[in-house]
Amino acid sequence: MSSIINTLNQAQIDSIKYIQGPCLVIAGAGSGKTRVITHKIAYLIEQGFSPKNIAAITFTNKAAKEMQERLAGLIQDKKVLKQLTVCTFHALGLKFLKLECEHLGLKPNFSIFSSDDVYSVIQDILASTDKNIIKNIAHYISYFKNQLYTPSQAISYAQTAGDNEFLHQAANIYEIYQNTLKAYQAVDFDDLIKLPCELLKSNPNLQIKWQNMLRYILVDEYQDTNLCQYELLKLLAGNPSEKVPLFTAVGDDDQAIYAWRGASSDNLDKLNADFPSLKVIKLEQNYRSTNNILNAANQLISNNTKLFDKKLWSEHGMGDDVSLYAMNDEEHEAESIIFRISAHRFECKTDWSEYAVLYRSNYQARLLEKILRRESIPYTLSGGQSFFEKAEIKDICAYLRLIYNSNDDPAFIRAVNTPKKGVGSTSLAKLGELAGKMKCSLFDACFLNMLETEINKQALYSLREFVNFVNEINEKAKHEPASLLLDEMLKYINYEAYLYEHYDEKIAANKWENTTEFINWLKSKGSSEASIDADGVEFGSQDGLSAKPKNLLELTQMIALMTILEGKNDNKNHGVQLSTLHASKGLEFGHVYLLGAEEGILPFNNGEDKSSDIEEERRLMYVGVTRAKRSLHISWCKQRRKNGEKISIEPSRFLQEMNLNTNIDKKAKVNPLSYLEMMKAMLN
DNA sequence: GAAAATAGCTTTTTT
DNA sequence: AGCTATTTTC
Repeated sequence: MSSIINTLNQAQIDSIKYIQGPCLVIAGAGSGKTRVITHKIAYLIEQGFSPKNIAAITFTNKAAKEMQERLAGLIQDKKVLKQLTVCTFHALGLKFLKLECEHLGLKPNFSIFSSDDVYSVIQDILASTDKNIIKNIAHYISYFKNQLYTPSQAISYAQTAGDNEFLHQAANIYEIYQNTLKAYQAVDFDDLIKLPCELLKSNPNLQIKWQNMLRYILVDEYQDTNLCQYELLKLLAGNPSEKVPLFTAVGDDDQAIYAWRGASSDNLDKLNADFPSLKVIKLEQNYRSTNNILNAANQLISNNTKLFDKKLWSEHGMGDDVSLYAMNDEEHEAESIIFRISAHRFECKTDWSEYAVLYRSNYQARLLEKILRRESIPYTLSGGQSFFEKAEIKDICAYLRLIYNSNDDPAFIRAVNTPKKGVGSTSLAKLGELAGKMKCSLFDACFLNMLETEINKQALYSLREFVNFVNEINEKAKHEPASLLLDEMLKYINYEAYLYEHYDEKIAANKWENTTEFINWLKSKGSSEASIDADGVEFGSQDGLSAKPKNLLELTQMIALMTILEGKNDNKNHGVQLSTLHASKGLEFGHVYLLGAEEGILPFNNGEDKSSDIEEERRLMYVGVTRAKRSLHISWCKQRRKNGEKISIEPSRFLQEMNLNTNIDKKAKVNPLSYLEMMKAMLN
């Protein structure tokens, strides 16, 4: 350990060695925050903490995975690694609920509803199809849960909060929504945090049990926590055998860019108030960028009101000036950026993957993609649709969910409709009516005798065959290996034929490929007890806190929390990286091209709609600027096409704030089009 | 009058 | 790229 400590700076060492009480590490961009967390875990173990009692909590699966990999490089003992809890907030909540669900009247086989399921539940409750209304109401219900409001608290909150129609409607259906989820034996993502919170608060014995289990907690990206997550941290971190709660929160208020989805960097401030003995340590040495880049970043962010003052610096010298380009329009901008990347790469013999183009909104990638394709330049588009959002994957998941939990009505509806089984909307409506009357699930309603007089013979026969099949697989899942069942299931639903029937051959082939990939992945996860992956170690403590999913049924629940299929990341680092500013957080690139630095885009402003939070927009720009290691190129367009006509655009106010050496109106020195031709000639 | 083609428009995204 | 509103076409 001491040799490891030698490679760290003083602030990092202080952060690691302070284990006597609550600790807040303000970790600037590129200051080695993951390093601090992983080394601190190693240090805690060295100091006698049992790895079983240490939990590191992240926000994304990706961050959790990275943390696990970094820990595996630091701690050789595989046994120790396995005992650690390294997971997302939601995965921790799921583990908690799986173990303690009996206290909540929830069966262990509860379903986890995705935002789509939530959407359809609200749609049913409102009996409305207005997308805008449903989305707003879903948002407010999520807000209530993050605030830990009961339905009656939500109603009184709505009354004091003025005349927001969506808010009132959301408060009014909140209780119905909760009851609906309960009837489905389902929880939504917010419940994974909120329910453990409520249970711990109301059950002191349980709280002591969990506090003893999680004696030291480390939270990554702490500025992204919402109220509910902070409450959970407080409930778990209080340690009955210690005088003070033991935890380390690592975060950066300057990189808080998720306020719009409930994160509150006020939680940094709250730590100070709630824990008077809080030790605050700032990490200001940056290991990523040159000082020209850091100065621009420091200047920019100094315009925000701040909780913690900090100034990034590095030992990497001044480096190149940050360059600023005023472009004629978006085409000029995109062409110019691609040209400059091509030229730079040609000159410096670098790899395409050293370059990143960052933008505020997804649609801005479209033009870039068009040009990159035209020039046959490899690129990777980050973000986009996740694997689990694809319709074909959701179809398969619907079957799995229904097999797992027959009360899961949204899964029932999806499964019974894809592929169509001769049960039309009229029959389904009758079935739903009956289920409502009898207060049972759609699945159970299929067995009712009354159904026979309600719907036609063919539909009844199909329904009964369908539910019998589901029951059969559920029964078999207890003994038979997952791989056999998955094949049987696919064969029964005849999914491949369905795809080719409903889509163009090319699209169908692609969808089927995704399906088989998913099924194979399930097989590999479900059958063997493979605890060691090709590329990483699975973590989890022996006490069941992080039990490894073994059969098909257990696997089903975990799927809901997963995002991108691991192993699909092979090509992730190939080619020019195109990314939104949000998705770029946590990453770094040799050369960064930040486009669309214009009023209305960055900071974003949607005309008459409530104008965005300028400070958050500034932080977003700050995140983009601090991604760059060697060079940073910012551009803006004087004109942009909107509603078919060109409008004049003002440069972003952030450009002045950065106090760059370059004039904002500086013209691009070259005609990018002719140079592109030249490059092509050179490369051929 | 209904289907098909086309034009226009996107905030940010995780669990 | 994907969704919607509008226009075109038969």
